[in-house]
Amino acid sequence: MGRPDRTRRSLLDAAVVVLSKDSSASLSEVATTAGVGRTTLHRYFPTRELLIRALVEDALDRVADAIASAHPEDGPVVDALQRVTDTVVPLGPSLSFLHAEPEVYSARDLIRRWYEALEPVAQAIERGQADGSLRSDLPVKWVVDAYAGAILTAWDTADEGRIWLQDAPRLVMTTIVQGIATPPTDAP
Amino acid sequence: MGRPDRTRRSLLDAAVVVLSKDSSASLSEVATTAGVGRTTLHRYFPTRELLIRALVEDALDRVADAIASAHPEDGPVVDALQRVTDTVVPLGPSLSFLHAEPEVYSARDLIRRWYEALEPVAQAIERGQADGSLRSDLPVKWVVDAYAGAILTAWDTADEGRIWLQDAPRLVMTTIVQGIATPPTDAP
DNA sequence: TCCAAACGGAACATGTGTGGTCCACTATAC
DNA sequence: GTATAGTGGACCACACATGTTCCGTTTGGA
Repeated sequence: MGRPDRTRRSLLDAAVVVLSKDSSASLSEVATTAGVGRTTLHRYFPTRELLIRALVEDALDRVADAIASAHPEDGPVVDALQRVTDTVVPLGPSLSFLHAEPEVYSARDLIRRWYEALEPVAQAIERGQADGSLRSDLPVKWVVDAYAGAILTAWDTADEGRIWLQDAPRLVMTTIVQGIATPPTDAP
Repeated sequence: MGRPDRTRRSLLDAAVVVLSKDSSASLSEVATTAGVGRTTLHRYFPTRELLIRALVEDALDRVADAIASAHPEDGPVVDALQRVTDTVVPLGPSLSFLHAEPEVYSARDLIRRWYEALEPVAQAIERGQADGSLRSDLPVKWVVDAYAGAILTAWDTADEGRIWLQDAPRLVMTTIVQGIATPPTDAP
C-alpha cells in the first residue's frame, strides 16, 4: 500500500470523525484532522460532494462485507439474522455520520445501493417466510426496513448513552424477532 | 388570529415544505414560498437557527398533542400503543424534514424535549411491564426508542414508496408488539 | 544517490448566504 | 379618514467555504 492509498485512507477516516461531529464542518478541518494540506485533499477529492460520496461508498462496502461474512444464507434464518446483527452492530460508530448527511437521503443511486447491500438480508427473510420460521403476513420490504431501522435505532440510542452498544445485538434481535409483548405461554 | 399570527404560520408551513425538499435551501426561498418578503421573515425569525428551532418546537408540540389525545394512560397497554400509533403515524409527511436538519441531532435541549414528548409512552410501557402484558427483560428506554424508531422507519419506508402510509400503523404494531417470527402455537 | 511523484503553503477569485438598515407602501383598527 | 402596525423592496457589508493555480519542498523507489 503506497503513500497515495494511505493518504486517501487518512482523509476518509478523518472525514468520518469530523463530519460525525459536525456535518457542516469545512474541508480545511477535515484536511487538518487528516494531517494533510487542504490542497492534497482537493487532489484526492476535487469537490466536497465527491468526498461525501466516497465516504458513503466506503461505508456501504464495509456493511456489505460484514453482511456477507455473516453468511445469512446458511442455517436457520433466526440464527442467520443473529449473526448478521452481531457483525453489523459493531460498525455503528464509523457509520453514524450517515444520519446527518443530506446527500445520503437525496441521492437516489446511493439509496438504491443501500438496498442492494441489504439484499442478502432480504433473501434470508424471504427464506424464513417460506420455511415458516418468520410470519408471512408482513411484506418482506417492510421487514427488511424494520430490521435495518432497529439497528440504526440501536446505534443512535447507544450514542445517546441510553443503552450500551454491547447489549445492542441482543436487544435488537429480541425486539425484532419476538416483539415487546409477553410471549403467550405454550401450555398452562 | 391576527395578521402576525397568520404570517408566522405561513412562514413555518413554507419552511417545512421547502426544507423537506432541500435542507440547505436559502431563506429567500422560504420567504418566497410563504408569499412574504425576506425582510418579514427576518422580523419573525432573526436568524436561520431560530427559524429551525421554531420549526422543531412546532413539530414537537404536534407530536406531544397527538400522543396526549390518544390517552396512552388508559386501558390495556397494547391498545393504548395502538391508539398512539394511529394518531402519530399520520403526522409523518409534516415531520419528515426533521431527518435532514443537523440541528435536531446536535442541540442537546431539543433531544431532551423529544424524549420529554415521549414520556407518556414511556410510562405506558412501564405500566405494561408492571402488569405483565409487556416483557420485562428489555430496558424501558430501549423499548421506547425501538417503538419510536419503528414509526420513523415507517415514515421513511412509506416515503420511499415501499409501503403505503395507511398500512404503516398495522405494520408497526405487529412488528413491535409480536415480532417478525412465527408465534409459537399455544397448544398442539 | 538521484529523480519523479507526492505534498503543503500561500494567494487568489468567486459565489453565496446571511443579517441589517432605510424608506415607501398598504391594510387594519379606531 | 387618519393613525399605526405590518410589510416588502433595494441596498449594503460581512463572513466564509470552495475550488484553483503556482511553486518550492519532501519523500520514497529505482
